[in-house]
Amino acid sequence: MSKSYDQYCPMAHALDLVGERWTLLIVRELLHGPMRYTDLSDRLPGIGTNILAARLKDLEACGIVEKHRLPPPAASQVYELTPYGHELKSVLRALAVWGVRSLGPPEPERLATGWLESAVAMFFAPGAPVGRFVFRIDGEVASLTNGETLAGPLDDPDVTVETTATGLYYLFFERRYDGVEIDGDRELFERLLDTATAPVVSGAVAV
Amino acid sequence: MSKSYDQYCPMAHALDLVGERWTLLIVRELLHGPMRYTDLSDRLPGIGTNILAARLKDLEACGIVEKHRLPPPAASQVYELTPYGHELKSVLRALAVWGVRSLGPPEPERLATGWLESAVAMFFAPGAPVGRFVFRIDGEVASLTNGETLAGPLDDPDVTVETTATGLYYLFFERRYDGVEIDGDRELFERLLDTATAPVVSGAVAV
DNA sequence: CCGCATCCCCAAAGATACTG
DNA sequence: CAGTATCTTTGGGGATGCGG
Repeated sequence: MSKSYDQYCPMAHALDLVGERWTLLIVRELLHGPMRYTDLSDRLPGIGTNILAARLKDLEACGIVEKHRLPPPAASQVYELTPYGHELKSVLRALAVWGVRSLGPPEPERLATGWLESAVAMFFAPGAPVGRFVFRIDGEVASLTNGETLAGPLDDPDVTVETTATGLYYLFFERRYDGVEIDGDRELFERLLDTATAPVVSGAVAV
Repeated sequence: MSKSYDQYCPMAHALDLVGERWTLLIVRELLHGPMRYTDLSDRLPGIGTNILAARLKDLEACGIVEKHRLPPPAASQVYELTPYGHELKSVLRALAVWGVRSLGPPEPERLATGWLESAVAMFFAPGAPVGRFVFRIDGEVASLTNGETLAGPLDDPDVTVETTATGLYYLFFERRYDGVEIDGDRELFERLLDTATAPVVSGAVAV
């Protein structure tokens, strides 16, 4: 654990817990679900094995992650977010919404597997209208229904969107439908896009 | 600038920009308004002068902060957030809301001056009901109206809350009014408390 | 193989002194 | 006041080793 900022401040305290290098990216991965040590190592290119071990130990010590060993058939152990750890999703979402605006168009070769599920969860899920959505982007598939994000497809979708990562980028930022194929209820999808690109409202809604 | 995570991912990119030690705390301070180098240094106990200079240079380079020299009478220069930098408020708010739950009751001697304004902006301002609120906590004063936070008092308040930092803590987390003095429209204040302690809704509102 | 612990090296942080 | 220069200390990156 690195040195504390030693301030009585919720932000400084939060950064004491998750502000070190790699920590929030580990949490980002674990938002996909429980994962083994080696899976994490594979999905975080560049992280040293010692760093990963140290971060997991810290995260466990402060109640963000739990280590479980799976029952006998599979003798491996997995890391899993606690409920408190899972709530870091709001932090990661805020970071994603802020960061995406200076990120520029995608370079497909730098996209990690599973990126689409994150993208849907971060940008489309919050405030999504009721409906069943399937995204097929550059070989990845993810779905959204009831504000829940799933890796993989979904039965009886209301809308299916198929395009490339680049197509999705320009759709999102400029509403350009070049190279984007929408199957099903296009108007419903437009409403989804409206909520996704609306300015973020943090906090509760005014009464 | 430290090493990039080198992933095409909005979160990783955001952390490339503001993920280094001290960076988000500098932004937190600048949310109070433009500030001189020495002010920042004073308000961030423990930061080295070289680190502060380096961070400010990085933040300037990536369009989060701008350096201005004030017009002749005052020959000093100030650092100021750009609009893009100001939007990091949503990230800091998410961190604050997450972090406060594991922070514990306040230790008054570790509170930095200006903390109350941040606290009001982060916890009370989002979604606040219409009204004029004044907070007087442990010698600090801050106000809230139209969702705008101000350092200092306000004319014609609807409600004035006076207590200690500890009193505010237990009021917030346990609705305990011990040692809390409410002047004015108490019911309005209760509504403010309701919105402040409601679970955070990130993203736009469901249609 | 999986899950780390150890070691080495370098880059970044911390502390302090000093300067335009 | 607003930093730069310098030195020491700490932490990260990468390779390797090793028990289960």
